[in-house]
Amino acid sequence: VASRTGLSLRTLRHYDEVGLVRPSGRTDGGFRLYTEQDVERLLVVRRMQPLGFTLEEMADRLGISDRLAGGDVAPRLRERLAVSVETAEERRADLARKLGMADEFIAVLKAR
Amino acid sequence: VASRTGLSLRTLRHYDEVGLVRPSGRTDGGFRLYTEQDVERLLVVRRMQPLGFTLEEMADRLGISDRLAGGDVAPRLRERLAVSVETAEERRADLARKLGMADEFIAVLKAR
DNA sequence: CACACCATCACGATGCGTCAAGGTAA
DNA sequence: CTTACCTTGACGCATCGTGATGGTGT
Repeated sequence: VASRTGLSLRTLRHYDEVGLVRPSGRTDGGFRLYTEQDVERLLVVRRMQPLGFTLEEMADRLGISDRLAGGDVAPRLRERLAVSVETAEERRADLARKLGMADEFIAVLKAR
Repeated sequence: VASRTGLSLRTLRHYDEVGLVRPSGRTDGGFRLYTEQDVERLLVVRRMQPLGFTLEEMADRLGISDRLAGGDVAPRLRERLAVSVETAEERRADLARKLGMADEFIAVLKAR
Protein backbone atom coordinates (compact mmCIF):
# COMPACT_ATOMS: atom_id res chain seq x y z
CA VAL A 1 0.00 0.00 0.00
CA ALA A 2 2.85 2.33 0.83
CA SER A 3 4.49 1.89 -2.54
CA ARG A 4 1.18 2.08 -4.38
CA THR A 5 0.31 5.35 -2.73
CA GLY A 6 3.77 6.81 -2.59
CA LEU A 7 3.39 7.36 1.13
CA SER A 8 5.91 6.11 3.63
CA LEU A 9 5.09 3.41 6.12
CA ARG A 10 5.52 5.93 8.86
CA THR A 11 3.04 8.19 7.15
CA LEU A 12 0.46 5.42 6.92
CA ARG A 13 0.93 4.75 10.58
CA HIS A 14 0.58 8.41 11.36
CA TYR A 15 -2.66 8.69 9.39
CA ASP A 16 -3.93 5.67 11.28
CA GLU A 17 -2.90 7.14 14.61
CA VAL A 18 -4.63 10.45 14.03
CA GLY A 19 -7.64 8.78 12.47
CA LEU A 20 -7.32 10.30 9.01
CA VAL A 21 -7.26 6.99 7.19
CA ARG A 22 -7.50 3.84 9.24
CA PRO A 23 -6.97 0.38 7.81
CA SER A 24 -10.27 -1.46 7.63
CA GLY A 25 -8.79 -4.45 9.39
CA ARG A 26 -5.86 -6.13 11.01
CA THR A 27 -4.41 -9.60 10.77
CA ASP A 28 -4.38 -11.65 13.95
CA GLY A 29 -0.76 -10.68 14.28
CA GLY A 30 -1.56 -7.01 14.08
CA PHE A 31 -0.62 -6.14 10.49
CA ARG A 32 -2.69 -3.34 9.03
CA LEU A 33 -5.03 -4.43 6.26
CA TYR A 34 -6.17 -1.82 3.75
CA THR A 35 -9.07 -2.33 1.37
CA GLU A 36 -9.18 -0.79 -2.08
CA GLN A 37 -11.43 1.87 -0.63
CA ASP A 38 -8.85 2.68 1.97
CA VAL A 39 -6.27 3.05 -0.75
CA GLU A 40 -8.64 5.39 -2.56
CA ARG A 41 -8.83 7.57 0.52
CA LEU A 42 -5.08 7.64 0.77
CA LEU A 43 -4.86 8.79 -2.81
CA VAL A 44 -7.39 11.50 -2.18
CA VAL A 45 -5.31 12.66 0.75
CA ARG A 46 -2.26 12.71 -1.45
CA ARG A 47 -4.00 14.88 -3.96
CA MET A 48 -5.12 17.29 -1.27
CA GLN A 49 -1.68 17.67 0.25
CA PRO A 50 -0.36 20.16 -2.28
CA LEU A 51 -3.21 22.44 -1.36
CA GLY A 52 -1.82 22.77 2.11
CA PHE A 53 -4.73 21.29 3.99
CA THR A 54 -3.91 20.06 7.45
CA LEU A 55 -4.58 16.43 8.24
CA GLU A 56 -7.45 17.55 10.41
CA GLU A 57 -9.06 19.52 7.61
CA MET A 58 -8.72 16.55 5.31
CA ALA A 59 -10.25 14.25 7.89
CA ASP A 60 -13.13 16.67 8.04
CA ARG A 61 -13.58 16.73 4.29
CA LEU A 62 -13.35 12.97 4.01
CA GLY A 63 -15.94 12.71 6.75
CA ILE A 64 -18.26 14.91 4.73
CA SER A 65 -17.80 12.83 1.61
CA ASP A 66 -18.49 9.71 3.59
CA ARG A 67 -21.73 11.02 4.91
CA LEU A 68 -22.82 12.29 1.53
CA ALA A 69 -22.03 8.92 0.03
CA GLY A 70 -23.96 7.36 2.88
CA GLY A 71 -27.08 9.14 1.71
CA ASP A 72 -27.04 11.89 4.28
CA VAL A 73 -28.38 15.02 2.64
CA ALA A 74 -28.37 17.42 5.54
CA PRO A 75 -28.07 20.97 4.24
CA ARG A 76 -25.33 21.63 6.80
CA LEU A 77 -23.25 19.10 4.94
CA ARG A 78 -23.70 20.75 1.57
CA GLU A 79 -22.77 23.99 3.17
CA ARG A 80 -19.56 22.64 4.58
CA LEU A 81 -18.72 21.10 1.25
CA ALA A 82 -19.13 24.47 -0.38
CA VAL A 83 -16.85 25.99 2.21
CA SER A 84 -14.19 23.44 1.46
CA VAL A 85 -14.38 24.27 -2.23
CA GLU A 86 -13.84 27.90 -1.37
CA THR A 87 -10.94 27.04 0.84
CA ALA A 88 -9.43 24.98 -1.93
CA GLU A 89 -9.64 27.91 -4.29
CA GLU A 90 -8.01 30.22 -1.79
CA ARG A 91 -5.19 27.74 -1.40
CA ARG A 92 -4.84 27.56 -5.13
CA ALA A 93 -4.54 31.33 -5.23
CA ASP A 94 -1.87 31.15 -2.55
CA LEU A 95 0.05 28.68 -4.62
CA ALA A 96 -0.21 30.89 -7.67
CA ARG A 97 1.08 33.86 -5.69
CA LYS A 98 3.95 31.84 -4.35
CA LEU A 99 4.83 30.77 -7.84
CA GLY A 100 4.92 34.38 -8.91
CA MET A 101 7.17 35.30 -6.03
CA ALA A 102 9.38 32.37 -6.80
CA ASP A 103 9.82 33.55 -10.36
CA GLU A 104 10.71 37.03 -9.21
CA PHE A 105 13.18 35.68 -6.74
CA ILE A 106 14.83 33.47 -9.29
CA ALA A 107 15.07 36.35 -11.70
CA VAL A 108 16.84 38.42 -9.06
CA LEU A 109 19.14 35.55 -8.23
CA LYS A 110 20.11 35.15 -11.84
CA ALA A 111 20.60 38.84 -12.43
CA ARG A 112 23.79 38.50 -10.46
CA VAL B 1 9.77 46.13 12.18
CA ALA B 2 7.26 43.34 12.58
CA SER B 3 4.52 45.28 10.87
CA ARG B 4 6.84 46.55 8.17
CA THR B 5 7.99 43.07 7.31
CA GLY B 6 4.72 41.29 7.87
CA LEU B 7 6.45 38.92 10.26
CA SER B 8 5.19 38.28 13.75
CA LEU B 9 7.14 39.32 16.80
CA ARG B 10 7.56 35.70 17.67
CA THR B 11 8.97 35.06 14.24
CA LEU B 12 11.51 37.84 14.62
CA ARG B 13 12.56 36.40 17.92
CA HIS B 14 12.86 32.97 16.39
CA TYR B 15 15.04 34.24 13.57
CA ASP B 16 17.19 35.92 16.16
CA GLU B 17 17.38 32.77 18.26
CA VAL B 18 18.46 30.58 15.39
CA GLY B 19 20.76 33.25 14.02
CA LEU B 20 19.02 33.77 10.69
CA VAL B 21 18.57 37.50 11.15
CA ARG B 22 19.83 39.08 14.32
CA PRO B 23 19.10 42.62 15.33
CA SER B 24 22.22 44.74 15.01
CA GLY B 25 21.79 46.07 18.51
CA ARG B 26 19.84 46.17 21.72
CA THR B 27 18.73 48.98 23.98
CA ASP B 28 20.06 49.00 27.53
CA GLY B 29 16.79 47.46 28.56
CA GLY B 30 17.16 44.63 26.07
CA PHE B 31 14.85 45.72 23.24
CA ARG B 32 15.95 44.47 19.86
CA LEU B 33 17.14 47.21 17.49
CA TYR B 34 17.02 46.53 13.76
CA THR B 35 18.83 48.63 11.19
CA GLU B 36 17.48 49.21 7.69
CA GLN B 37 19.87 46.52 6.51
CA ASP B 38 18.43 44.09 8.96
CA VAL B 39 14.99 44.86 7.65
CA GLU B 40 16.27 44.23 4.16
CA ARG B 41 17.43 40.79 5.21
CA LEU B 42 14.08 40.07 6.74
CA LEU B 43 12.40 40.98 3.49
CA VAL B 44 14.72 38.72 1.57
CA VAL B 45 13.82 35.91 3.91
CA ARG B 46 10.18 36.62 3.34
CA ARG B 47 10.62 36.38 -0.39
CA MET B 48 12.45 33.09 -0.06
CA GLN B 49 9.83 31.50 2.14
CA PRO B 50 7.43 30.59 -0.64
CA LEU B 51 10.19 28.55 -2.22
CA GLY B 52 10.16 26.29 0.76
CA PHE B 53 13.72 26.89 1.90
CA THR B 54 14.40 25.96 5.48
CA LEU B 55 15.68 28.67 7.79
CA GLU B 56 19.04 26.99 7.74
CA GLU B 57 19.26 27.08 3.95
CA MET B 58 18.33 30.72 3.97
CA ALA B 59 20.95 31.49 6.60
CA ASP B 60 23.43 29.80 4.33
CA ARG B 61 22.40 31.80 1.29
CA LEU B 62 22.42 35.05 3.22
CA GLY B 63 25.88 34.19 4.45
CA ILE B 64 27.01 33.73 0.88
CA SER B 65 25.57 37.06 -0.19
CA ASP B 66 27.26 38.72 2.73
CA ARG B 67 30.62 37.38 1.81
CA LEU B 68 30.18 38.23 -1.84
CA ALA B 69 29.19 41.74 -0.88
CA GLY B 70 32.21 41.83 1.39
CA GLY B 71 34.43 41.37 -1.62
CA ASP B 72 35.16 37.71 -1.12
CA VAL B 73 35.46 36.11 -4.53
CA ALA B 74 36.36 32.57 -3.59
CA PRO B 75 35.27 30.21 -6.36
CA ARG B 76 33.71 27.93 -3.75
CA LEU B 77 31.30 30.74 -3.03
CA ARG B 78 30.27 31.17 -6.65
CA GLU B 79 29.75 27.47 -6.80
CA ARG B 80 27.47 27.44 -3.81
CA LEU B 81 25.55 30.34 -5.23
CA ALA B 82 25.01 28.37 -8.41
CA VAL B 83 23.76 25.44 -6.38
CA SER B 84 21.26 27.62 -4.63
CA VAL B 85 19.95 28.84 -7.96
CA GLU B 86 19.44 25.27 -9.04
CA THR B 87 17.67 24.49 -5.81
CA ALA B 88 15.45 27.48 -6.29
CA GLU B 89 14.48 26.26 -9.72
CA GLU B 90 13.67 22.81 -8.44
CA ARG B 91 11.47 24.36 -5.80
CA ARG B 92 9.79 26.43 -8.45
CA ALA B 93 9.10 23.28 -10.41
CA ASP B 94 7.61 21.70 -7.30
CA LEU B 95 5.33 24.66 -6.88
CA ALA B 96 4.24 24.44 -10.49
CA ARG B 97 3.42 20.76 -10.08
CA LYS B 98 1.46 21.44 -6.96
CA LEU B 99 -0.49 24.10 -8.75
CA GLY B 100 -1.37 21.61 -11.45
CA MET B 101 -2.53 19.08 -8.91
CA ALA B 102 -4.50 21.72 -7.15
CA ASP B 103 -6.35 22.56 -10.32
CA GLU B 104 -7.17 18.95 -10.94
CA PHE B 105 -8.40 18.53 -7.44
CA ILE B 106 -10.60 21.57 -7.64
CA ALA B 107 -12.02 20.40 -10.91
CA VAL B 108 -12.96 17.09 -9.32
CA LEU B 109 -14.46 18.84 -6.32
CA LYS B 110 -16.61 21.00 -8.52
CA ALA B 111 -17.72 18.16 -10.72
CA ARG B 112 -19.94 17.12 -7.83
C1' DC C 1 2.98 57.68 37.25
C1' DA C 2 0.49 55.51 33.27
C1' DC C 3 0.20 52.82 29.33
C1' DA C 4 1.77 50.62 25.40
C1' DC C 5 5.03 47.58 24.10
C1' DC C 6 8.92 44.35 24.55
C1' DA C 7 11.67 40.58 27.08
C1' DT C 8 12.39 35.71 28.35
C1' DC C 9 10.81 31.17 29.64
C1' DA C 10 8.55 27.15 28.35
C1' DC C 11 4.92 24.07 26.72
C1' DG C 12 1.99 22.91 22.46
C1' DA C 13 0.96 21.80 17.61
C1' DT C 14 1.93 19.79 12.94
C1' DG C 15 3.81 15.89 10.11
C1' DC C 16 6.32 12.90 9.83
C1' DG C 17 11.89 10.75 10.10
C1' DT C 18 14.39 7.53 12.48
C1' DC C 19 16.31 4.27 15.68
C1' DA C 20 15.41 0.43 18.86
C1' DA C 21 13.59 -4.01 20.09
C1' DG C 22 10.91 -7.50 18.89
C1' DG C 23 6.81 -10.06 16.66
C1' DT C 24 4.56 -12.02 12.04
C1' DA C 25 3.70 -14.10 7.26
C1' DA C 26 4.53 -17.74 4.22
C1' DC D 1 13.76 -22.47 10.26
C1' DT D 2 14.64 -18.43 7.31
C1' DT D 3 13.91 -14.15 5.44
C1' DA D 4 11.46 -10.22 4.46
C1' DC D 5 8.40 -7.31 6.37
C1' DC D 6 5.50 -5.38 10.00
C1' DT D 7 4.52 -3.74 14.95
C1' DT D 8 4.76 -0.35 18.76
C1' DG D 9 7.21 2.93 21.41
C1' DA D 10 9.60 7.10 21.87
C1' DC D 11 12.66 10.87 20.86
C1' DG D 12 13.89 14.48 17.25
C1' DC D 13 13.26 18.31 14.05
C1' DA D 14 11.34 22.73 11.94
C1' DT D 15 8.59 26.86 12.65
C1' DC D 16 6.53 29.27 15.03
C1' DG D 17 1.67 30.09 18.36
C1' DT D 18 0.39 31.05 22.79
C1' DG D 19 0.13 32.18 27.44
C1' DA D 20 2.52 33.58 31.88
C1' DT D 21 5.17 36.81 34.24
C1' DG D 22 7.62 40.76 34.47
C1' DG D 23 10.70 44.63 32.74
C1' DT D 24 11.16 49.00 29.43
C1' DG D 25 10.22 53.55 26.80
C1' DT D 26 8.38 57.79 26.86
